[in-house]
Amino acid sequence: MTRRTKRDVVQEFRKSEILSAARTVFSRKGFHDATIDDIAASAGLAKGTVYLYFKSKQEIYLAALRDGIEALLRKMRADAEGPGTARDKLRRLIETKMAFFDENVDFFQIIQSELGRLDTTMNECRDLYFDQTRIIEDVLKAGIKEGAVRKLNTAKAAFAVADLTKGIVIQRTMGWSKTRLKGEVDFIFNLLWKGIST
Amino acid sequence: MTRRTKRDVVQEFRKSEILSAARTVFSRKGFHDATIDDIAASAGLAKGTVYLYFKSKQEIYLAALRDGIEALLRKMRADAEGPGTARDKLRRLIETKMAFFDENVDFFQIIQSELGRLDTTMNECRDLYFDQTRIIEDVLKAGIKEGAVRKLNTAKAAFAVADLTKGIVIQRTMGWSKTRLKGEVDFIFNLLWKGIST
Amino acid sequence: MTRRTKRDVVQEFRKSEILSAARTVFSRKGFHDATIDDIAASAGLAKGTVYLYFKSKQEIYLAALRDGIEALLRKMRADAEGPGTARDKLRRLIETKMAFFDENVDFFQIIQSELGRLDTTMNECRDLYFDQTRIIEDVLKAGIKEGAVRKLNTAKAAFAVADLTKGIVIQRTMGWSKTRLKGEVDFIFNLLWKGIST
Amino acid sequence: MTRRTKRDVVQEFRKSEILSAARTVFSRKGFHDATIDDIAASAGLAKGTVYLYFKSKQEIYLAALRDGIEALLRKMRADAEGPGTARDKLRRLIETKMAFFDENVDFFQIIQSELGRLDTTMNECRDLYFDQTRIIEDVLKAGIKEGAVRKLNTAKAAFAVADLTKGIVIQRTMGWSKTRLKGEVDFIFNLLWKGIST
DNA sequence: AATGAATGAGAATTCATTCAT
DNA sequence: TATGAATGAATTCTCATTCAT
Repeated sequence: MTRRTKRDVVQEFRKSEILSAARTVFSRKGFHDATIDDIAASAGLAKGTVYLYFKSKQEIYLAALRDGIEALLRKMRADAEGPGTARDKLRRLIETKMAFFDENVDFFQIIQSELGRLDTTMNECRDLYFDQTRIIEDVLKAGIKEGAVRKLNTAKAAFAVADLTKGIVIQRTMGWSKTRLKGEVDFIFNLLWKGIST
Repeated sequence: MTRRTKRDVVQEFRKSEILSAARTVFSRKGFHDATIDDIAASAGLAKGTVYLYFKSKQEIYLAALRDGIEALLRKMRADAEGPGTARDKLRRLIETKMAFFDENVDFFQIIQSELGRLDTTMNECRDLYFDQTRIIEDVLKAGIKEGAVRKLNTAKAAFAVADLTKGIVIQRTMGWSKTRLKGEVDFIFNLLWKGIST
Repeated sequence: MTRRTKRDVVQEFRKSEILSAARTVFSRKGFHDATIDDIAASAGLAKGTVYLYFKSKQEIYLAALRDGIEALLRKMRADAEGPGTARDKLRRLIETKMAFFDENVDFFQIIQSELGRLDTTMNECRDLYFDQTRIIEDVLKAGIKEGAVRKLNTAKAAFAVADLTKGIVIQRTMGWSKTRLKGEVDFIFNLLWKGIST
Repeated sequence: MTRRTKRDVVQEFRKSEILSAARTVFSRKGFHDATIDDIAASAGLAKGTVYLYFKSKQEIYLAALRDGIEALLRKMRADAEGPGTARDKLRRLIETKMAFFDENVDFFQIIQSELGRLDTTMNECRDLYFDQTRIIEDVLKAGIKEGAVRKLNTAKAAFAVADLTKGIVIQRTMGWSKTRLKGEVDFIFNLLWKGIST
């Protein structure tokens, strides 16, 4: 078993500090307009220091993305594996995703602005993105077994769920919609459930 | 009435040629990685010439966006004002948008990658984006009057329609879904209509 | 036949201007301490302009080297193919080489300082270096046929000629020896000829 | 008489360890591409520790050079002061120098690549370099007294000896000549002796 | 003494923009 | 109008050196 030395802990801490700063800067300026200097300053460090923890701007970017996506996936998996009917789970998934982005607006902006240009280095992120729809799909399949969901193309339906949720997130992120989260979830879930239930 | 001189016509023509080239290049490389040289070469012009028609790279970019959005809006308005029930119109709107992006993949990529970071200069584009949902909303309102659509928050529902459509477009743009367009439209419209009809 | 347009001529001219400046700077500071800014300034250009003519610092460096070596080789070949006995030719080769470096001190410094680290990109330069000794060797072989030169390992002897000449060049380059060129040539040729003649 | 405290001894030892590591690294990468980290790692120390023993990278470099040159000079002086005729001594000097560099290839590479650019800080190294030719010159003068060497400019001749030897060393260092050391010495000494003997 | 984290000056390279032809 | 050579600001990344522990 590898014991984490004090140094490891500090390293880890610095890294997460930098990533946090990076997330803020990237979300505000996008990948290209964000400079390492921006990130360093935002983290209260000198430029060179950032390079002690990350090999390149790309690496910081990817790490920031990966971190966020993984955190979201963890939460969604917990929802899907939790108790309740498929209906309950579906609702919870939507809630979770929205709440997550409500609290991580900057992270969402990053995802949003770069999904369009997933070059090779970004592939792992795309995979993680797909994982998300797969979680939803599994819940839908369970719903069909339960008889609560009508027989439909679960893959397509899963995307629909993800897209609708994302749409709301965009509106909230952009500040176009300020209503309570619960109202949004109600509306969208209602629409969806009518659309997919038996 | 201002008569368009021959010069104006030529100007207009050159501009649209450059924009067309720009759209291709921007969609392939994104705003930052696209160089003026790329665009000029793609338009068969010298770098300096581009600056005779546009003040800056930004301006080209915005013009390219505006152009595309306006073309889409024109088509969607035509749909909304055409004949048929709200149901027919809604279906047609979805079809139109998907077909449009199917034929203008590059343009979609541009929108997609930059909508997340609408700084002040981009505001006019956001407005155009909103227009789109307003068109949908009007159709939904008509549907309610017809009694075909249940009473619901039409603004939110309009966004839902737009988001679902966009989701499909993304999948197609990324090459994740290769099926015939009609199948996609059927699926999504079906889901939606079940969700919003009385 | 490719006709050189005026543009080609200008291009060629600029390139040679930059190379000339580069040679001066490189010889004074060495590859690493020379900055592109130095070279540009020395050529009376802006930094960016240099990059219109050369892809990288490396490329400038290699071009400067190649240029010089080729010029020297051309002169030496002319000597070797000129009239006279092997003895005459050998003397002339030495004279030529020394005179060449007397006039191209900076170039010599470059060669001198980098022969030690011929990485892959430098290989062509090494080849050119070898060509030089081969020219000498051919003259020596002719000398043996004439009966003027004793039978010896011509390859090794050629290197000896080259090394002795280079040694003198170093002394002159460093300013350690200020005497007339002719005296140096006399001394060294005398020594050599005694060493290799029958 | 200053007594060397134990501390002094340790200091001296560490310094020489670092210099040894430095020599290896410098010869492999050259002055600029060698990093203090490289040297420290190669010496099994932390970067900061190196600075306890040397003020700067420059200083390490110079010390490494000086060390090597002094070692060579010591050996050559021993040769010159040893028994035998001038002829014997001259041969031995050549042998010694070649053997020394055969065993210290890395050190030779350093000298080779930097002698071309002796700026002020390097001056002391140049002096050491000159000492070498002076040793040879003294032997030549003795040879003249013995009547074995013809009357000639001993300074120039000494440089010739040094240059020829260096030439061979280069070829061996570069791996262009793999034959036994003795053969090389024979050839060059033979040539030289014919050139300078009465 | 020893460490290695932090610093920031410095260098290569790119490219939007200008301007003389 | 059209051109494309010239410019130089801006950016990423490296590494010698310092300094708190």
